[in-house]
Amino acid sequence: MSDDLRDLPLRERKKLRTRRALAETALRLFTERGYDATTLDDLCDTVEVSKRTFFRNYRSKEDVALAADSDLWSAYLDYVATLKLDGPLLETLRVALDTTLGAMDPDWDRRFLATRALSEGVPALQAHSLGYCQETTRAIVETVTEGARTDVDRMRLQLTVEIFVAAWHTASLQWTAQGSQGGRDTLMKLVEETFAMIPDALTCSA
Amino acid sequence: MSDDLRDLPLRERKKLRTRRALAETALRLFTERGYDATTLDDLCDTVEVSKRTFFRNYRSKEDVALAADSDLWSAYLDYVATLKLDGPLLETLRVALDTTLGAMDPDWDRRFLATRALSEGVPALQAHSLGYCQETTRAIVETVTEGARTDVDRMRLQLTVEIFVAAWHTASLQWTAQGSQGGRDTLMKLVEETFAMIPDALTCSA
DNA sequence: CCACCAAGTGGCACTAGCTGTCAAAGCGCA
DNA sequence: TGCGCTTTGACAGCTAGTGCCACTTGGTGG
Repeated sequence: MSDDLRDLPLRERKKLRTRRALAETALRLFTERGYDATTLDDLCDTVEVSKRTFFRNYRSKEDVALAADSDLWSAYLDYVATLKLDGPLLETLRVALDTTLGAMDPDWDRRFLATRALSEGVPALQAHSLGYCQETTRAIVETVTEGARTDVDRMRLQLTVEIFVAAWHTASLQWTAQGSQGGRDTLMKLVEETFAMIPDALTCSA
Repeated sequence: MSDDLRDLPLRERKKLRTRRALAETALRLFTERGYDATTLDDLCDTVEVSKRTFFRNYRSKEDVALAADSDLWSAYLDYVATLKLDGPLLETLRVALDTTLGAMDPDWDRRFLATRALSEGVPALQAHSLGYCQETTRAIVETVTEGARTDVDRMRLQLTVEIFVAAWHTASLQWTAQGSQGGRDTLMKLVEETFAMIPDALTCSA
């Protein structure tokens, strides 16, 4: 995750620097001027690269705005792929999320926070962000259901992963609603609390 | 929902006919030729309206493809708004979904089925569809949480609604994976089964 | 040190989704 | 029939995103 190191070929270093400059500047411009009001031409002018180069680094305008999201989920997926996955699944997934959150780059907090605030107000970003989750969900289900024999098994596993995502959504939404105070530690605490709240949520009344 | 009637002013009738022709033709063209391969110009040529008129009826290309989704959720939201919501929330939401599904237009099955199949293969549609769900979620939470006093209450309600959505996703995905055989009845049965499966999903192992 | 190869970049032209504007056409009503 | 309001079409314009090709630059072997 934090491969900041300079023991890469010069070319790769340069490319990585461009990638980061794009994500960083995009987040700044989008926050300052608004997402829709900022064109990719603006961004490319600021970073001093061609639009063509932008699209070699990110698939879309939404993509660069949600780079922090993408970082989290790809790290999570990598980590989950290394696990045994033999105990209670929901608990395993929760612990894995905790571990991944704890292992993210120190700078990741700030980027993720800004990203959440942004996508809160831009429907296109929200939808795209949900798309990431969905993709991750699908990937997790795929790695997990290899041993599942029946459709019922597959459905239950799918449902478990979906509930995991539901808890994550709730926690991160609450975090954003609180102004993201306390940073990552608060987020991790909220995640834990939310998972603990699940049994209650099944039976609670309005 | 099924306001097919001809006791509307002539103008409204014409407009409604255009709306339906657009949605219907879009679904057909997208299915036959592929979503990306079909341009809005193609669609507008076929329906014989200007592109400007298209955008007066639908907000985007994704919008017209997901008209059936939109129909379901707006009907659901309308119905939920009429309820008391004093019993166990998750169960209430489930029953409301059952009622709404049962009350949809007879033709809705076919359109929804085609829509699901489409969005299965087009990431942009999937993301947009998730966006609808999210919007609906937000609306439900808003109507429900008016009486909630504490943040914990709000979080629990949010979580309940998110779990509702999780179950719906699982059920409809399974329905699509089965080729949507049996139509709406099968879908409704799957929804019921999925909700019954929730307690199991919390503790199951991989 | 130079020459060569491949990776990466920039510039250009082009498609397609989407919006603002305004004049023309069509419906509703007296 | 004629007036007013709503809806439509045509056009111009903006921005996201892609294909193409020439050019630069880092890596590598002679």
